[in-house]
Amino acid sequence: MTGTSNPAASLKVTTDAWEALFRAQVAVMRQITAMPEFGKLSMREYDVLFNLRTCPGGKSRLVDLNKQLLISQPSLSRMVTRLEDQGLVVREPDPNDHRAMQLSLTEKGRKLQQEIGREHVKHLHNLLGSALSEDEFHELRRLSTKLRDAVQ
Amino acid sequence: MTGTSNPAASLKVTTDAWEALFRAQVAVMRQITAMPEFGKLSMREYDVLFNLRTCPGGKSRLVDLNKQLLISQPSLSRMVTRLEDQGLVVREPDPNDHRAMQLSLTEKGRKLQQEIGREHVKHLHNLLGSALSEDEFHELRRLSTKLRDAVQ
DNA sequence: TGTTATTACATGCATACGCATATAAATTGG
DNA sequence: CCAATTTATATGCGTATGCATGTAATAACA
Repeated sequence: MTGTSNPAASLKVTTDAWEALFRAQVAVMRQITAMPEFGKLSMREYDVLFNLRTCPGGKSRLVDLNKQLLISQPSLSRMVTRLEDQGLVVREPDPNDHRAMQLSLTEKGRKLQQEIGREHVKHLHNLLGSALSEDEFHELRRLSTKLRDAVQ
Repeated sequence: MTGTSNPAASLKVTTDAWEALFRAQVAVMRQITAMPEFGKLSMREYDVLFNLRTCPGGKSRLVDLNKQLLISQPSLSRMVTRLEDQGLVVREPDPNDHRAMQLSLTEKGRKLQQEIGREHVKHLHNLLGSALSEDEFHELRRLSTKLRDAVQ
């Protein structure tokens, strides 16, 4: 009891859990980065296509997309330019807000996302499928989601 | 049952859990990156100092350190050069293997790591402490560690 | 409604990054 | 014990990144 807020968990338990989650993410991500489906497109670029496919209406403003990613807004802006040059994404002015740009996948972008995605989940399943039991995966998902919701 | 390996969990359960863990990591990392303790040193650079403090004997070869990180070996090599220039890290030839370099913290590096670390855990605790119960943090740690061990 | 502040996106610039490769030392195999 | 292979680190080079800032449009508010 120090007089600050009243968190449920001790400092050590909190930070140890975060440390473990972070290290697990690094370990898995190292394997993922080396997978063959990320030869054409980097993981970060794929993540943009993935987010555009799964966002409501298949359209997203640059700022909103940026909230899902770790890269800066200027970096995302330029990445979108590169994805546009490859014919995977289109920028359209937002009719409701003339400052904003609506991003969406082209048909080619959808195809590529689907193609990479199919390989990706297959390889992920090979890599992780037997690491935890089905119940443990459910619990990991629940806890991760709860953690995410708490910080946003 | 397809004839491939015999993973415990279904494809969807596995990938949904990974997706949730990854998104949680992104959300937390976005907050962390904005914290004031990472004004002098980037999160990636701090992670190098942190790893050098916690590794056995306080010394690590570049390749071994690299395994804990997401950046490439050449990037780490140059980052170490920059940290050396700042007087935070030293490179010493490994007496047992003349190809290798032993990395360790200088006194200044230790001090800075400690200083940033103290702020960092405090802010992390503020951010995450009330997100989960103590038991949930323990379980998140256990599952993350199990996942990590399975892929390494 | 006119002024100020805020928001969304783009661009200049310095730098960090990854890939391919070079160098040098250790290991392996005949 | 020598040649071929592998391992550890460093460097050249093109590119992606972040920070600071610019431009334009919306929002706030007096």
